[in-house]
Amino acid sequence: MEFKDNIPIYLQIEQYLYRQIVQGQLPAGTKIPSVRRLAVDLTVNVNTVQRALQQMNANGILITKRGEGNFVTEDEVLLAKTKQHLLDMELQRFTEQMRQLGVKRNHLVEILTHYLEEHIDDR
Amino acid sequence: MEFKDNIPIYLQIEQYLYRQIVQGQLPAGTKIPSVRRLAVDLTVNVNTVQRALQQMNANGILITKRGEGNFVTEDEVLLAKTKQHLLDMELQRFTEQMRQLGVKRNHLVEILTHYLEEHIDDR
Amino acid sequence: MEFKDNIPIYLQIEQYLYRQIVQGQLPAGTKIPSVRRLAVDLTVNVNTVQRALQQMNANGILITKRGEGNFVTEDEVLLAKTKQHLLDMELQRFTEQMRQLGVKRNHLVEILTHYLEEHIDDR
Amino acid sequence: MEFKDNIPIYLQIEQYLYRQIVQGQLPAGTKIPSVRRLAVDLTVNVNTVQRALQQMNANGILITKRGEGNFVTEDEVLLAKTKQHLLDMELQRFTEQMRQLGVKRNHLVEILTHYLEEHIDDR
DNA sequence: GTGGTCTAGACCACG
DNA sequence: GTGGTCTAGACCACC
Repeated sequence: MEFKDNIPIYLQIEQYLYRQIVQGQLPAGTKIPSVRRLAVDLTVNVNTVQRALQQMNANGILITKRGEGNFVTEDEVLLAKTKQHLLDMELQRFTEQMRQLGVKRNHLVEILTHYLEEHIDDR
Repeated sequence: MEFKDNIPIYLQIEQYLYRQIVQGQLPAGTKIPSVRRLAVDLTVNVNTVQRALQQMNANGILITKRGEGNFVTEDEVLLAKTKQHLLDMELQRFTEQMRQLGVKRNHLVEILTHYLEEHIDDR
Repeated sequence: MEFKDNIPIYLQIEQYLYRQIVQGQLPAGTKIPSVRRLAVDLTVNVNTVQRALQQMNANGILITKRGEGNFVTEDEVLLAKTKQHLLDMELQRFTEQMRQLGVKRNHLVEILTHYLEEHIDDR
Repeated sequence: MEFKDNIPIYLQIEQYLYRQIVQGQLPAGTKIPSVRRLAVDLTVNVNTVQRALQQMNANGILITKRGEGNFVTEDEVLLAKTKQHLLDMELQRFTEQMRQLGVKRNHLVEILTHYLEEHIDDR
């Protein structure tokens, strides 16, 4: 995994884990790798991983069991809400940015379609 | 104008001016307000404004004339390119984020349409 | 280190570091002194050093690792290119200036040789 | 005539006139165009031209005759000295820069020759 | 008046 | 401890 330079690494890790969970690669109830394991895998400092997990813990998306590790919450409702929230954030940001760039609402879909056609090979 | 806390102010100013130019509120060749004027209007330090302009100057979108001020480039091609680039950046970001959230490409338009309908009142 | 008065200090620092890197005194991958350290050594303000490094960072010749420091890129190709570019810049400037002073191309080498002989003691 | 952005215009004008004189396009004793004329031709401010001439005047290379205009000095010795000085400045700068870039003295001619061959078409 | 540079000092984010 | 940002205030160069 590679990190962009202008965004804090811990945020990128957090985001990365969110994606994994939301997509189901880390299903509800799963134990996620240990902090040290993640730190090694991602070649970052342990503190950095800690900080990422800490915040997800506060949000309730991760449950820490002392001596056992971190687990994805089994609260399916929360998971669904989280996913929806992430989607909405992106949609809101996107529409807002496009608006600021002078794109009319009724052109949005058109532009998106056009873009998708042009980049049809991108995964 | 208000600034978000997690993004450097100078970047937000830069973005703000880019928007203004791309939308045509600052047409090609226009003199933009002096650094000191902008600093007062935006209630930030002169240096912070400088830094924003400096980058745009390096990109050629602004032309600095010594002792006169900063002017929007008259290179219409560059302006068009810049606009397209800004649009593409957002589109790329959007589609990439949605992909990471597990949204299939052929669902993208559908989701966007749905979102727009739900938030029909937003300007 | 002393600075000339008519050239911005940050540019002179940049140039100084470029020289160091190109000559191999700061080999690829090396950690360069911290901004604060450099500021003290060169008896200039921290911001001034920052500004110099910032540009080199943008050019890819320096890599900034958050909380760790600045490192010379390990991209040997880029380093070679940079060196060649610096050389070419000087050669171009030199030949152009001599041309403007009315020196014919086929006299250039002759004049240079003559100059070198006259100043044979200069290091 | 076009001006580089990072060098004061008045210096570029001064340099330009020096070149003209040294190359003989403005021979000893010639009246140079009036300040206003130059300002129009070069599309710069009158003050800027003044400043350039003023310095050349102080150096004795230009003679101001009140009510008549500015003339190139007729002091051929001074002219020759000036030319030599300009040449030496460039040679010194060039050799010094190359030295800082790690080029050995005995490689200088070789590199220059090589460069000239590569750019054989440049005027 | 315009932009450009520099300083001193502060606070924050990161690892 | 590292780099990044921001401020307030100063001085300079240019037109």
